Amino acid sequence: MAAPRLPTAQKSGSAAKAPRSRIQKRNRQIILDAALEVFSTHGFRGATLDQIATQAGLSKPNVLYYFDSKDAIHRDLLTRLLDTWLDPLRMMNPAGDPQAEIMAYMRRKLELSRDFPRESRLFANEILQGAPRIESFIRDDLRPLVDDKAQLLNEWAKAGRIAPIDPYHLSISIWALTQHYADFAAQIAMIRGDGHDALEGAETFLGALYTRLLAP
Amino acid sequence: MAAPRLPTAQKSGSAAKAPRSRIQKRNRQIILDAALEVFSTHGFRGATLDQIATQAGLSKPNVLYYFDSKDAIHRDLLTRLLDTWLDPLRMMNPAGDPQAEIMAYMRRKLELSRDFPRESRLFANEILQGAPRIESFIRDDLRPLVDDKAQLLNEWAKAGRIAPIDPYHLSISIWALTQHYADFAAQIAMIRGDGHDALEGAETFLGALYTRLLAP
DNA sequence: ATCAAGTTTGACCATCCAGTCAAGAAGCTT
DNA sequence: AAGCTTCTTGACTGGATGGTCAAACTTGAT
Repeated sequence: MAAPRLPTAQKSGSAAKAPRSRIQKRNRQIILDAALEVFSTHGFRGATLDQIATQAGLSKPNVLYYFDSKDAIHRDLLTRLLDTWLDPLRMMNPAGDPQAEIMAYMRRKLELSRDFPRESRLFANEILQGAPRIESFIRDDLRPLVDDKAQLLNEWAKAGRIAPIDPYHLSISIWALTQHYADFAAQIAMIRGDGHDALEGAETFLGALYTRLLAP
Repeated sequence: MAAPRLPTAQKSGSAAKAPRSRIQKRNRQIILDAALEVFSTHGFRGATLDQIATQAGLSKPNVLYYFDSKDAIHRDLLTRLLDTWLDPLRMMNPAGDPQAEIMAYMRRKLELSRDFPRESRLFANEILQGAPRIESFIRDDLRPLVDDKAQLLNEWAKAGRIAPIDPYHLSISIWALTQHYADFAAQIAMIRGDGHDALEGAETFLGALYTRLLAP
């Protein structure tokens, strides 16, 4: 029940109301939590303010007292999410050991899937819809970062420190595999039996997979 | 523009209206095509009959002349999809060469992502929502098939013909990687530059990945 | 050409939904 | 306790949405 929470990521530029009182802080958090639950399973259009209000244990007008609109709640959630989503890739260290760095990146992404599955599904929903709200994030933030790390991977490959593989597909494969455990958790749970955790054995498997793939 | 179409998959049990006239056949197909487009990007609740009607170039009442309800259209699409979705796994041949069979399975899944990306996103949307409409399919059809093939993979591993890996995670990895190219196409396109096809180089990469993973 | 069956649609309805508002309840400060 | 601010909500509105219906239009067989 006690889901971990993303850091608040107070963006200086955005017009976020700073929570003044204790009640403000508490209720805004409750609403974001409820909204995350609803948006991540039904998508933006499929979610209703009534659902969010009910989930939050508040009345609908009360929800709109804390946020200007349904859209504002959604934007807030996305803003917090996106920053966190880049961290694992940012942390990849050019000076480190190539294989260890890539494995650590994979492991950090898997941790995000484990700890923030709802955020992962929120992101997935957004991309499925054609990424209309986060296009600028992908072009302006994610892409340059990926390009940068792709260059790094190419250098590592050229130096013979990892196998010569397409760095973009390598990144994509890590996103695909780690996200899948969160986004398709419902399917995995039904197939592996309800007693099992979807992520059981995932790290071992992915460890073996990338060890074999990266070996020069 | 000429998107390939799934086989009609006339389920004997379901209460599907058999198209009588040429017009019936044509318009039902147009509607399904339009609905696939809309449902796959917005999800069930996010899609509207007006959107579907506009996309189909028909009036809303006319759409409802061919299908009983929004739900009926959605059910019809899912039914056609699910049957096709199992085929690649069904085709895995116990008598064949293990590595070749698994590679062929991966390649067939990748072809589905290439040829039916909208169907892939429809499926993804369904799972994201917790798979409420296809739970019985997963439990009664997919799961037994996966269990069966998992046993086969275990036998192959025990015989030393492939590396000893968890067969469930192997299957999950193939689903994750192939689906991702369809479901996250928007993101991939933005990162790889709009000139590139999302699937460019995917087969080569996945070929290398599974060759290295499976080698005994 | 005629007629019955199949097809199409404008007008309509009930419900849902995001968002408003004014008035009341609860906190906070003195 | 008074008085001010913050919080909460019942009642409401305008527009969207799934679905209906009867009347009109096509189509095809004779």
